[in-house]
Amino acid sequence: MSEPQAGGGAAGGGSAGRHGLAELIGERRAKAARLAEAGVTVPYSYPGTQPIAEVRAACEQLASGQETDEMRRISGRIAARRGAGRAAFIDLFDRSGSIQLHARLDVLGQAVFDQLASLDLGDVIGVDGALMRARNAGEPTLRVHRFALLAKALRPPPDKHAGLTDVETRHRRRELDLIANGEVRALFARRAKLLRSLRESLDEDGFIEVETPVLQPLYGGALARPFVTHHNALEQDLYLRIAPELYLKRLIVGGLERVYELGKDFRNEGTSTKHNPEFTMVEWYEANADYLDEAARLEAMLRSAAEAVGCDGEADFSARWRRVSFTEAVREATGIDLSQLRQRDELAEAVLGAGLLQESQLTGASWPQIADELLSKHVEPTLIQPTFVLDYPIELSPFARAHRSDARLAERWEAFAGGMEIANAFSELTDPDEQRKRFDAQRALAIAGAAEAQPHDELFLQALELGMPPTGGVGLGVDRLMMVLSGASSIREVVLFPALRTGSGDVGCW
RNA sequence: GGGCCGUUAGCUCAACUGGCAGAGCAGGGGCCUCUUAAGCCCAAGGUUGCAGGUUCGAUUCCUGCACGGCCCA
Repeated sequence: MSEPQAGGGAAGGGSAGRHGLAELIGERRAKAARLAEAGVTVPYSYPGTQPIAEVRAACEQLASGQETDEMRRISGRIAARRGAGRAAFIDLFDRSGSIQLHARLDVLGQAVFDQLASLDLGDVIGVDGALMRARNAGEPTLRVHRFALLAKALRPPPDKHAGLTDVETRHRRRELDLIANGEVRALFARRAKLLRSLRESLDEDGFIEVETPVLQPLYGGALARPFVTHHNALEQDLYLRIAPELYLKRLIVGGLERVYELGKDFRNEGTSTKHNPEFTMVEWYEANADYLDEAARLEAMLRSAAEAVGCDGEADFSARWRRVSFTEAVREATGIDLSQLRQRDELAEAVLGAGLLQESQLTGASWPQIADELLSKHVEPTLIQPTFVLDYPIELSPFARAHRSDARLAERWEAFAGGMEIANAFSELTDPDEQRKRFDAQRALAIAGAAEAQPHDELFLQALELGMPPTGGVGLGVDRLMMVLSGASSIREVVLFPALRTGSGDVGCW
């Protein structure tokens, strides 16, 4: 039994039956060897390159057919090649764009021309060349005078025209996706701009960026199941955080006044087009502010963010957001008046009678859970334009302060756009005695079998007992926001390496 | 967890009701000094996701499995 499976796996299996690919790789290795024999070696650095888009713009200043001796240096990957006897055209792209190269025998000499002509699609090269525009269509072009091999591609790139479309391969092998699909490169550049815009908004308003533990002895701050891991030296289990909330509030107690953290949270749940088990959140907490102050702040932040990165989706972040109460939102969408149906059973009966939820969705569900289910099933998908839904049932909000005018409600809003929840905020609960009661209530839920209940956090309670000023806090889902801004229909399109089940080892044949 | 759909050459896709598995691109050999999804000629490239079953014969029909997509829970 200890003997490894003979022959079955890695050694023979991967290449057997793939003679097509093996031949392609063989050809490329042979060409690499020929270049090496000719003295073409990969340099350790290649200084002085310019973004291709800039060089292209410089070419566009020229007249069609005009040639110059103005030299520029670029580097990039070969996307296409068109031979024409003793001349050739090569399309080269970098992150900024693409440009056509013109290789000519009379400029390069036979040896270098042959080397250039032997390059494959996918090879990375650097070029010193002169600005020009082609004669017939005026295509911006760099006339090659020298080139350097920066990387030989031993494997063929995806199809130059059709690209790479298989969703699974695109996500498992994101580097191929980035090589083949320029719009994917652009999307992740936009995502970087979004992160920068969010940080800038908070920095400008006096927030400081902090980092709190990802590995936590106790998880909290959200209703979710955690990932568990183990610290060997401490001989202790640790959790990957589901939210940084409780640590950030301790920093408010400590007097940092305005703090934010931008990073990953981890929730041990199923995946979907809207859920990745690790996701990027920005959370901020602000002393002496309430949830309405935070609504105004989010609205302004996302107006700036949408300006900075553009918005392809349907949502319009330049207009003032709609604000609607939880009760009113549910009444509009379903006709159910939560303020009249205060008993769990009468609500369940009304919901069932109207065919809004199925019986299986109601069994074991409390009044607030039914109300929440109505919101997520019947309201959330309709909220395409940015909307604040305010004043949630307090039972759903163990860290939110009770509403100043209705004790059954919490001062909490959730922000929706593109038919999804993108943010969640409270007037934070700062009263340690009340917080202790909320933990006790959560403990009762946990005993009753709720896997997502909040564990009791004594250190957090002791922090509150030191005195915490009124505080507004917000958590904003960056991946979801990026989906809305880019019009993406799946979170996997806006996460570079989304979580996928491990494949058999040769998925995608690459 | 359930339902539906998908998986064919390196990439993108065909293959009618079960009857020799094809094309474009890429790669190989030629021709071409303004092409741009370059063009023309020639040759090559396959364990049809995996494992079974039905059949004279399976890419096609059936069962199971793997992975993915969409919808539902």
